[in-house]
Amino acid sequence: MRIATWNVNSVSARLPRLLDWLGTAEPDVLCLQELKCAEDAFPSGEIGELGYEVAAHGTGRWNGVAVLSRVGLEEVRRGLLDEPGYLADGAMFETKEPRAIGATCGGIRVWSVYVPNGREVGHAHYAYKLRWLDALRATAAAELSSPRPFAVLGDFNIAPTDADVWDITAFDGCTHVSEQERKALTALAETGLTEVRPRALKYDVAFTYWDYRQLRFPNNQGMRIDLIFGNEAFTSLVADSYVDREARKGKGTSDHAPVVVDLTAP
DNA sequence: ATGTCCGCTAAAAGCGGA
Repeated sequence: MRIATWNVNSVSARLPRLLDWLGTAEPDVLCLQELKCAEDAFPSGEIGELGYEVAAHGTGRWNGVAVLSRVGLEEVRRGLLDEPGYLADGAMFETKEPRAIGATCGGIRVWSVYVPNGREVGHAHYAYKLRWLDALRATAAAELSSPRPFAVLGDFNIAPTDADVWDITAFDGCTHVSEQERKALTALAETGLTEVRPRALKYDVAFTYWDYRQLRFPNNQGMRIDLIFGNEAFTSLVADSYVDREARKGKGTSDHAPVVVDLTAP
């Protein structure tokens, strides 16, 4: 079974590339992030023609996540357990955002997640990011009582190690590499999850994101922030994993590349 | 070589967000 995750940066803008990639990579399950469209505006017709069922969680302009599956789509759950919203400075209420959706596909439990960016260390959005990650940890912990294969896939907006950014000296004091963010990843892993590390198809590090600006992709100045964490029942099935950097080439691309994981049949 | 791109708006140029 082939499972993948991809931050598409607008499913509408990316639809031609997405349909093309589905046709060539042929994932059985695809977790999407940054839909930037409402649930009822999701292009499930075109995607359905390729044999995929769709569960989407989106509200419009920002965020939005989905699971596509051609091996069944059950037990869909939108949002985390006790998921926090974003409490902006001076705001009276939190705003909930569509950043997580869970589903069971062919016996595998998957979560597609889009972790808050954080903006700057110390920003209200950074506090939100850490609270949100704790809710993700609690949600994973609650579901891990089941022995079935389980994985969290998505855009974590965190580089697990200094080697996962193109130049750590360019990230001094920045989000994505801070100790608190990395501790949140460790806490998530301590629920019983191990990171699946993809192969790089070119260069040494399997970056998954390159900013559109400043020729970051041609210069391979990227970050590895799209991650996959699985329990033992999941990771023991892993036959291969890689980042499809070809999908980042050319016109009309996302700023992220898909991460693919191939499982042997359970 | 893509020297950003996306979606939204008391809208068609400027803005927030990434």
